[in-house]
Amino acid sequence: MSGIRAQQKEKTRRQIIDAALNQLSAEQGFSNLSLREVAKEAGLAATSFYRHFNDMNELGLTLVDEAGLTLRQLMRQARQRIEKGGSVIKISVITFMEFIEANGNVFRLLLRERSGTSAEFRAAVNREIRFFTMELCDYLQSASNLDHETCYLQANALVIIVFSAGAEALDANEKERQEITARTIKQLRFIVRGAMHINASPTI
Amino acid sequence: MSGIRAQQKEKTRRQIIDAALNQLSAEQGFSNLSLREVAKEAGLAATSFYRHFNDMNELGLTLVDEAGLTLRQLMRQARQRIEKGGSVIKISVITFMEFIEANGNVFRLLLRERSGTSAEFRAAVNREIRFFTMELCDYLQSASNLDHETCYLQANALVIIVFSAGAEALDANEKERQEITARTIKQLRFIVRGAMHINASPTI
DNA sequence: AACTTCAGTGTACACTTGTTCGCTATTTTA
DNA sequence: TAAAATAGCGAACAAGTGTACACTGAAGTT
Repeated sequence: MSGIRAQQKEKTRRQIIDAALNQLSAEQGFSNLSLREVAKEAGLAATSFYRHFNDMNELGLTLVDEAGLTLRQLMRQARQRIEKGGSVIKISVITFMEFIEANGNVFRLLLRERSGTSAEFRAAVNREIRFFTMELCDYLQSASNLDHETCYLQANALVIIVFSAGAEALDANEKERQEITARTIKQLRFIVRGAMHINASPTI
Repeated sequence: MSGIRAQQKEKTRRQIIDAALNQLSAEQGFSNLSLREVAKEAGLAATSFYRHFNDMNELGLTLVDEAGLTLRQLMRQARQRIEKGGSVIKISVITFMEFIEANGNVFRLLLRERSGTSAEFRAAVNREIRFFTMELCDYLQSASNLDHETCYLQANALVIIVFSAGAEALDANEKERQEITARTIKQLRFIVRGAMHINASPTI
């Protein structure tokens, strides 16, 4: 039942996905991707594409899913490092920056499609980011004695700042990247400290 | 010397710009804009476009400039309101949200091209956002006794959070928009409070 | 062994894209 | 008033797009 046929199909499906990811770059976003070009790089005739995806749209959503998966791997890796001790914020940011460096195109995809022209894509990306935020929220709630809402707002703000730093890091060289990292760590500390002191003098 | 000819040329140039802005939407970004379509909406033959812009690229950069201009108007408006008294953060966020509602397409342009496929566009958008941040930084520095770096990091973080909220608001209805506004105000307060307390216990 | 399923192929079609090239009509300049 | 400059036009072109269709050969089924 393994099916030599199903096996082969899965394989070329991956080839399509990989070809697409490979053609994403700083200069080329998903919307500029051409079915023909992707098929060609996957070693397929253009028309064979349809045996695997109904649509470029469908491929795109698959890519977003892949990206979300990679994002969750990132979180796991960060958690492992954190357990070994050290500044949580620092470790998290550094891990994230490593992710950007290794998976630039994947991150670019998320970043772009979050504000892209397809409502479906936007929703898909936001879903992935929400997962990311929720996990962080849970962590914050277990590590502090703040209420849920405060933790969520905090987690949300932290994620936004880190993603934005990641976006900037995409265009940066090694030295600039280190500056961004240092800057971001400080900014995250603002948020963490601010969330702790939130009960004092509410009228700013 | 006024030149009936130069006058007319300026007029149709504006028509092109307006047509382009008008064709931007949630579903259509600048990169999907077609020279022919823009020219048609401006009431021109496709080829006449070249009398005003060398390129779609050139038009795009002009649009980004326009957007930056609108952004600066927004700041002025917010400052005026703040002078009349009230919570600075609250007024700023509300003003920004009104801007989003009135200039959705302009904001979308900035948002998208910030992570778009053209390095030139990305740079142009980041320049506009940097202006925005610097102005806020100056304000913070004059209104507090924090050092320059802290003020800049704070301003930068505030802008990122507000822009991100704006992005979310683009897809939201009235009720959701109010929730986003309330949430954002709280998050900005985290940052402001955190920047004030930054000297205490640096190892988080 | 005969029959069915289906991943992959190549051709073809209808469209849209940006851009070039002469041309006209009108304003500007000399 | 004659000459030069130029905004706008329509036709045409080459290139690229997604997709429909009929076909082939190998894998799966009975």
